[in-house]
Amino acid sequence: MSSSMPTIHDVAALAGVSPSTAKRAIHQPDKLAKETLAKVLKAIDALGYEPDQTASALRRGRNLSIGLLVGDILEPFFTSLTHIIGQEVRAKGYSLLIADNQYQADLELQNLKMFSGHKISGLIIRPAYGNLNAEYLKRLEARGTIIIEIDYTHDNSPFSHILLNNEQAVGEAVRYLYDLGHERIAFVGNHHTTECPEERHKGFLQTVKALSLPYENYLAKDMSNLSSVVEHQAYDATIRLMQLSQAPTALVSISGMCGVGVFRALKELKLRIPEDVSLITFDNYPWTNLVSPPLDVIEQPVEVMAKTTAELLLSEIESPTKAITKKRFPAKLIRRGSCAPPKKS
Amino acid sequence: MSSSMPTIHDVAALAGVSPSTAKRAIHQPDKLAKETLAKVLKAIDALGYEPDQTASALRRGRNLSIGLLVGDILEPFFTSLTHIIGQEVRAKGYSLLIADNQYQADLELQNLKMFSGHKISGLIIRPAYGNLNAEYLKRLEARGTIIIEIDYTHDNSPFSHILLNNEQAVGEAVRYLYDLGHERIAFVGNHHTTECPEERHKGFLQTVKALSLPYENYLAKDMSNLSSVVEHQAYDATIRLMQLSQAPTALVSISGMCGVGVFRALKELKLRIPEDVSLITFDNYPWTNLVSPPLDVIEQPVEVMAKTTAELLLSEIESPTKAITKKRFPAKLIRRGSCAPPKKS
DNA sequence: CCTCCTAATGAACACGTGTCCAAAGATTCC
DNA sequence: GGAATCTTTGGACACGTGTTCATTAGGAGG
Repeated sequence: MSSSMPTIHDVAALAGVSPSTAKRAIHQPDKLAKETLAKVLKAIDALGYEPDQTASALRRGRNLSIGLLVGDILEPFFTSLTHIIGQEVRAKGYSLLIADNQYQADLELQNLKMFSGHKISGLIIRPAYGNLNAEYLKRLEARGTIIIEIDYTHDNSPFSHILLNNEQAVGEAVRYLYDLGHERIAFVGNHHTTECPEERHKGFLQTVKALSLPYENYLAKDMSNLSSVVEHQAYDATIRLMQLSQAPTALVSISGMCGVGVFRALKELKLRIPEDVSLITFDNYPWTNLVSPPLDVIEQPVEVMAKTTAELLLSEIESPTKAITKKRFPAKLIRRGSCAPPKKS
Repeated sequence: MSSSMPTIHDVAALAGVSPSTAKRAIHQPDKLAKETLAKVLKAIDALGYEPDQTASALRRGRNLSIGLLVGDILEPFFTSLTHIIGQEVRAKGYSLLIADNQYQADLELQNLKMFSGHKISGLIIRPAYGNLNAEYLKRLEARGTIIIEIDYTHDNSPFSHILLNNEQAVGEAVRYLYDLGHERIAFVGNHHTTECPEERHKGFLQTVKALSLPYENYLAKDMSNLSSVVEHQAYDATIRLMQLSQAPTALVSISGMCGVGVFRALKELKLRIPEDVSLITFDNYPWTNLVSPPLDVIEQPVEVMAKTTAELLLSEIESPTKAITKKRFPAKLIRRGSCAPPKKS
């Protein structure tokens, strides 16, 4: 029932040339006599011939596709990344394999094995917490796969990465609130001290300590890193924080998804922003500008980061230098009115 | 520099058996003597052997991957779809190739060719407007690729599809507004009468005509189907509609992305919802519940639709029946307070 | 002991491409 | 005019797997 696709042999037969010559029409057209080239191209068009990527990949030793392993496709930051990276790599003839690791090493390993089996040319990965797959990734790289980390990295990672300047971003946000007069500033996001250091968390601690602000009670310690429930966790954490006798006067939300939960909680508690509590959140998502009041956000330069990542990957694939590139992009603090001086009590 | 991966030959050598026997440990373990099986499995584990999907795909004639071609990855509806479908197919050992067609046939064809070159086992596609790639899709199907359409279909399409009951959904929304007393109800979304019939548009026209409501001036005729700008177009269209001398008293927004533009426009015009104008939009996205007032929405059962699609695809891949399955899912109208009787003028 | 069947293993081939080498014809150079 | 070089084309092989066929050993039945 299932008919088969024309191969280069069919093209060659129709054009009256040898398979080798027909292949050259695709890979080295300038090596052919112009009338021969024309004949072959005509045959290709007539048959609707498309090169078989599975055979090509086998012979070449790698697939013309790149793997994108994000934390969570549902997080708009990663969605934008996927969108832009997809455009860039497709423009160069590569396909995009996608999966998410939910920030967990075991899921990550499963997907890495899948990608590896397909012999992807390059891998863009948001590493899971913990560093359990380091060896596997090194084997992958030793085999020739180009690897770039995004959004997160482990200490002493041997791979290139494109990251936000997370500590600067959080530090700036905290100082902004401090300058407005806040002293009880809470951090809503994954809390990891030892097993999985989070830069945003580190940046927060550094800054509050430098400013001699209290912080121990204002960390959302009850949050894990399971992305699918992070919005609910942020909601719960916010409810708890705001019911403290010495409740925080300002909240820093550590991701776009967290922000949704925080805002929902504040709304439910009927706390006014910024009169009762100030709020600033990561990621300039459209909704942050639609609610009342519009939210102050820490914007990541997603487009630039995505394009830089794709370009770096593709250039390294096509002419490997084996150089390690580590880049940091600055965040931009956008003020819209959700932060104000704390009310005098 | 680039070391190579162990093959089944390496496994066989280490285990002291022939390659054929080693392969059987993977495909037909019960055909092996139990001590032989143990030896091979041990060797597989020791070498970290993974089957080469590129060779497997070539020999088998198809790749263990499925292509997902959505309209626009940035539209949360498709993002959710991608998330769920990805989980389902990966659980069965398939990888997910992803791309979007921006609702345009030429981009669609490019991506279809890419997918086709990779010899995907199945294709889930949100078809572009126009029906220009019908032949190509038929060829793909004739070659053995299972095809399922989602979210949209052309008349007389020969493929299975999983769709929303669009006409019912829009009709219900319009009647809901009508029952509240609205007579000037506007439709904000792609407007296509002849070249690309849109069911939501058709549903709107049917209902307003049945109710003898005016509609000619209340169609956002200036909107095209380029997804990347749809939010701005919806914004512009809303501004224009609301400045009519006989402005609409209620707006129906046809997609989640449109909804953002519509809401932004109303906010900018300082029109109160629902006092000055009622609003209902497609897709129950989180932000619709965060703004003031929370928006009435037409919710699509994304999870169920995605799971159904994936299951149908996988079952058809593994045991083809060549049967055509066409399913419609009902939308759910969620009332939150953004629709109210029109003010008396 | 011989035959027949099953269980267990091995060998050979094809999938379609990319790459390397060979061959033949045309052209240049001294 | 002959040798050397370039241009153009063809042939052979390998990539690692899945499949099909062949081979050997062992057990059951008479």
